[in-house]
Amino acid sequence: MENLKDQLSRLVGAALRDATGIADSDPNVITASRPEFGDYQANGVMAAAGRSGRGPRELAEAVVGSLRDDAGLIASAEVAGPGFINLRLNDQALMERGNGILGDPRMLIPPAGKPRKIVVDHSSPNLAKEMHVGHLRGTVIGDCLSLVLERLGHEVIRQNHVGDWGTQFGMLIAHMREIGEDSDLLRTELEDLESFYQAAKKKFDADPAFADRARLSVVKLQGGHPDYLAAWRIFIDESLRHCQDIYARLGVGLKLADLDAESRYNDDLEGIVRQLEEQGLLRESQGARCVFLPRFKGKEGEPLPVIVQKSDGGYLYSTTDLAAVKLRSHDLAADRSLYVVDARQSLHFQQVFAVARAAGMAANMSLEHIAYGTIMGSDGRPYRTRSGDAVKLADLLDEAVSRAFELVSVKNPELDESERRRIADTVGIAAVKYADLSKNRMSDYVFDWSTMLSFEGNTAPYLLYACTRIKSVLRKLPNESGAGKIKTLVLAEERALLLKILQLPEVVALVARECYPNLLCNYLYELSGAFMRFYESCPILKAEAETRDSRLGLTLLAEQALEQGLGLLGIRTLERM
RNA sequence: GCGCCCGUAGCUCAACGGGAUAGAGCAUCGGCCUUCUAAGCCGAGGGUUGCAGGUUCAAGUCCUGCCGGGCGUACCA
Repeated sequence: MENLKDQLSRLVGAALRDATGIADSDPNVITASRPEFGDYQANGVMAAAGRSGRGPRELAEAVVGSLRDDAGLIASAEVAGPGFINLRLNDQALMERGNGILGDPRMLIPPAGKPRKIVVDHSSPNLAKEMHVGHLRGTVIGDCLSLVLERLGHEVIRQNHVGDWGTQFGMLIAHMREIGEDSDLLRTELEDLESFYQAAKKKFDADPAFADRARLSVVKLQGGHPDYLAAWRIFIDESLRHCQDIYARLGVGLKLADLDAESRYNDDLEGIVRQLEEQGLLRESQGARCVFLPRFKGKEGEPLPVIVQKSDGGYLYSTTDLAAVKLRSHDLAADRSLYVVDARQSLHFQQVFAVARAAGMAANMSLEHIAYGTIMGSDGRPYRTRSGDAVKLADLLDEAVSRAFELVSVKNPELDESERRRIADTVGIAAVKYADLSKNRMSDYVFDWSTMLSFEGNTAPYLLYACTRIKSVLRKLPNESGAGKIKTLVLAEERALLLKILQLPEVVALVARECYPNLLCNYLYELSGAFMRFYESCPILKAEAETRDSRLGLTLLAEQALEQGLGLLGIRTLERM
């Protein structure tokens, strides 16, 4: 089913074309900026007036006059201000739409027209170290986008492009070999990847002989020496266990099967360079093999290369990323490839995408860098703890869950401990995810424990609380009364809630297109607010039978919208909290 | 130097590719629990959207120039 905004755009658009004769005039329908203007407003008349040489108000009147609305969706269309058309929807049509969805909740978010195959590259931690708060954004944004695209019927291929092949693994392997690869000591040491890395780094910086062994280890590893590969494997497996543990706690859908490790491309890199050479794109400069593209300029305006092979013969992440582009385009046959990666890598991706296009590596695939801003400390610098290390993601989650546990224990002491633990787990994790997802992904944001772990206002607990209120009502429902159809919208809060619910598919479509999860968060917060106001002002169970059944229908629909919407954020709902 | 991103209430953030009177939360102040969970609801105060121009019916949003911040800018990822 067409969503409300699309349907209105189509209707007003047709009328606008009739009135102006201009084929591509955009009605520019948006949700009303103020409730007194109605439900939606069409802003496109004023722009069209300029193009057709007519007065905007007069044209708006003409558009309203030629509006054909056979389905009876529009209750009123009024010209206002300089040439806005304010649209109010018909209550009956809204209720019919709502009742239709009650019969088939999947229709709340209908599938997109054309299913596509879409790669979503996200999370991509460096396996040399433990995941820290900086990895949260890419992980949860990518997860949300994957869920949204899947929900719309697209085939999503998640790719976790973990860093498992860089020079730092030489250092780690050298350190492992000194501890003893089979020793129990190593096993315990590896339990804290972060301190293991720090220890190796310390030796690397302090001991030149160790540094040499580390460098040699990289060469051995990448050359395929079995002992070094075995040591590497032990470390990688341990690190991956840690990542999967974090994903499981976060409720993020990334699986081991989604791994797209850098090491996977080791054998393809030579071929990538050869291909570029055969295509005449390669040039040697200062001993390195590079692709020069005119749009990229360096410090003094001199040409800036994309280096694909270092002067020592080694390959770089550009080369790996090109190999990945090729795989995604040719082998996976994706239509769209999204890279959910830190904005600081914009230039890198511009370069990789440009080289890939020049080399015809992604002929039928769009390449999109879904950039996100940096997490900053209160000092305005990228986030670090006092000791200079980033906060571990695991520690943030622990803290969130423990604060949630304290709170639920105060709010609901009568629940037994295991249930409070379960609630705390959901609430704490959801709060952290939502704190990140609800911000515009492009802006840098200041990491702050109290914002991150806030449980009031525009937070996940607010949304979850709305759900528990719904579920509590439904639990108390007498057996004989079933889910009623929505029959009346007497109070403004009822109508506002229904309209808000029916707007979910518009938002989901927008998120799929623009890749901004915060739009979905904003919407769900407004939806929850609409439900809270409905709940506070409209008695449900205590209402007289017909009203009660109608409000129950509305409540069920709200439950669906909240549950499905939260599901797209990767947040599970709760029965009570 | 050049490039990208950003500057909105005391703080943290919104504002649906230019729309009408810039909205929330936190914090502050005041009201609402013998009625479906008060992690809630209602209300108050708080703004020259960094500054200055420009474009047009309309600018937080687009253009230009400043000021301030972050990041990037040839062999790390």
